[in-house]
Amino acid sequence: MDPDERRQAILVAARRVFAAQGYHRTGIADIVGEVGIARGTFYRYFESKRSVFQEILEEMMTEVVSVVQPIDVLAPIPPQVLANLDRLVRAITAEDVCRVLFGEALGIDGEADEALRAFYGGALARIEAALRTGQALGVVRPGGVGLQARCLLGMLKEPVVQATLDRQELDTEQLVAEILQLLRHGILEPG
Amino acid sequence: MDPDERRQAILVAARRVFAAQGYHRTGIADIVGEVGIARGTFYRYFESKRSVFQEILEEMMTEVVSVVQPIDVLAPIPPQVLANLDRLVRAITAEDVCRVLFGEALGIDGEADEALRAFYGGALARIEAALRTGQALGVVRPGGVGLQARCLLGMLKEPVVQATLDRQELDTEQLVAEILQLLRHGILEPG
Amino acid sequence: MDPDERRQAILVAARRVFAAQGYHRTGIADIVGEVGIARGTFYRYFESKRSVFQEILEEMMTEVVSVVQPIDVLAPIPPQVLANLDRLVRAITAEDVCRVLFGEALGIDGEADEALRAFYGGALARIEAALRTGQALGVVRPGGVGLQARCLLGMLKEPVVQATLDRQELDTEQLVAEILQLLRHGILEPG
Amino acid sequence: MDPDERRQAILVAARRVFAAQGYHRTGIADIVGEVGIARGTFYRYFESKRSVFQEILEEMMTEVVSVVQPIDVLAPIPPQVLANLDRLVRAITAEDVCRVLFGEALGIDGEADEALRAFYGGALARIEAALRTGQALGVVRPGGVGLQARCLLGMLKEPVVQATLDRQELDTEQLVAEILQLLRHGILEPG
DNA sequence: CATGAATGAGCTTTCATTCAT
DNA sequence: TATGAATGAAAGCTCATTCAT
Repeated sequence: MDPDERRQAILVAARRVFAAQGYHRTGIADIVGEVGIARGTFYRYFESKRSVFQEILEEMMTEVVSVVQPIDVLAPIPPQVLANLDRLVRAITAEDVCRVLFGEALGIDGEADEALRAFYGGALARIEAALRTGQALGVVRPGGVGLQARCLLGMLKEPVVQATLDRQELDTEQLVAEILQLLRHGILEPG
Repeated sequence: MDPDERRQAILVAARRVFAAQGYHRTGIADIVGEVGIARGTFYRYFESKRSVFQEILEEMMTEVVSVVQPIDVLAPIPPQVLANLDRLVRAITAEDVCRVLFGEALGIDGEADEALRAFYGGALARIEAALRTGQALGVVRPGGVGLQARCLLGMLKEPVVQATLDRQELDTEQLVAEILQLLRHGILEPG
Repeated sequence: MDPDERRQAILVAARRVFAAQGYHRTGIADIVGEVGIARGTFYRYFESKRSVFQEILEEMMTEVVSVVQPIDVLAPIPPQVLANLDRLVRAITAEDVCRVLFGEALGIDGEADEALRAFYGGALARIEAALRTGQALGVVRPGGVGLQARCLLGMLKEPVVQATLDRQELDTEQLVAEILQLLRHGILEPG
Repeated sequence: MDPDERRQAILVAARRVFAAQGYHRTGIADIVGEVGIARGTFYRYFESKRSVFQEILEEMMTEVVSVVQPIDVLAPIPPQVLANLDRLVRAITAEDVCRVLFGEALGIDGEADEALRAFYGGALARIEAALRTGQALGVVRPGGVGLQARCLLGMLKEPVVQATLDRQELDTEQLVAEILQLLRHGILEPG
């Protein structure tokens, strides 16, 4: 079997078990059992349990980040934002992404925390930049973009996390609609 | 030393260590070292490592839940909501609460997961009820309260989580102000 | 409470629990719980768990040994032997004696083994002496008294041990009758 | 090293240590030290300390039971019985069998007790059956076979147990001869 | 390169004993 | 003297990692 394929197979299997059982409840035995290789073979492709996890983590981060397309300011903006939101929700709704990235990753160790920090840092920076651009264009209310971005991130993440926790299906379109509504008008009636 | 005090001391120490190192990287040795007692003493007060954690978890949940006061519909509502928001943010901003409740608790085992589910379930139910009341009173826009509640929860939680991750101070008042602003008007300018 | 009484109470309770649960499955907690005293009090009366057990062991040995009356060679011998046998069987049939002395004592440690060795040594020596006397009087067949004595001990002990193992009542008189029959005629028909 | 061999090696070593020190004073460390393997290796071959012991126990029971050959009623019976007795004594004279099976096994836990009960039950049932057959053939005196069997078992077991306790050699042939003598004529002179 | 048996540090938990009150 | 909370050595067991085949 081709080394790259095998490596990939391990990655896929590990991702599946990590998502299903969590990092700590997953043993190397579970992973190699899932791929159908021997324990030793695993260590020819990865340095440690920790390191496969790191790779999966980064893979997931990349997947999530990659769906966000830069806004073309010359084209109509709302549909672009909407499409980005939609892709983003779909990306993090993937069950394993949500469970691993949002549920398991934090607290493994300093390195994972750092990776997460970087991930969120990047994401927030992009949202903040977008908001600042929006403010410059007069389509976003003025205000501290830091908190705005974090709130926005929360609106996006939390419904997905909750759906995963409750093992319920999430209607992506409805969520995006709700978020947009919130962004446009808030929740409270004027007055 | 008074048994209740000692029990409390262990609880406090364990909470500190769990918050600092996470559940899995914390050994009984760390806890008893922190309190300054012998290993055996720990087991006079708690059945297991798992059970102290559960107790801390529930303690934290209670702390968080307890700060939310029921709304008196005969008194002016906005300041009451605002006060609740403010207390809530302060409660979850406590560093250990955030780290343990939002970071570590998920994935320990089925029981902890279940406790979390119940916690979030209760919180969401309360938010949903409040939203429904608001809708009946005409102060909240109509819409699916389920998603609204989850988004609201996210706006609240995420900035706190991010601040903890980045080890940055969070300006509670500013956050509450931002959330209110968001609830009232959204982020986007009309048109 | 009178110290001697208390000491006795502990001894009695310990004997009960040791018999019920065995040495290793019995904790100091069980003993003090049974007497209704505090853990520390136990250690004012006995040096260790081990030492109460030793004392109980020796108590039981003494009980068993004491029922055997020396044979008065001037009086008719058979009824004296029979009475001794009868008392002996009754003594070791006491449930706790059988369980502790024959079941638990062996293998605790060198000291207990030594005590048992001494006990059996004394018992066997007495049986051997009796057999030798019998041989001299022409009422016991000649032969190596060592093995004879051990076989005799076995005939006595084993039915009792088995009855205890099976939690069945043992008919003492019937056993004594059977042993006598065996001693007199064996089991096999002549020829 | 061949897995079966290694498993066997552990079994042998454990048997040695259990016989030498008893179940409770034996730690996994003693066993693995004796075999020259690491702690973890032990657990690749056995589930627990308890389970090796159980296996050894059953092994010993099988060893003992297996030496008894069914009597061929068409051939001369006495030599067959004698041969069985002889093999039986040799089997239980093995130092470790005697110490573990007769000394340590009782009182470990319910499962071991049950195994012992079954072992003795089976042995007694066979002896009783033999006695009944003997009675039918007129070579065994009539009487309750239950007690007869238990006494017989005791005659066999006790001399062996005592020899082990005293760390003395036992002359198997002499013991068998003595038992036969006892079975044939008893100990007492007629009259 | 693949294997999987072997490794051993490290974990949680128990319980006989001590000792301040 | 009685107490029972505190002690801590030691136990059984797990599992990520190594390495001879």
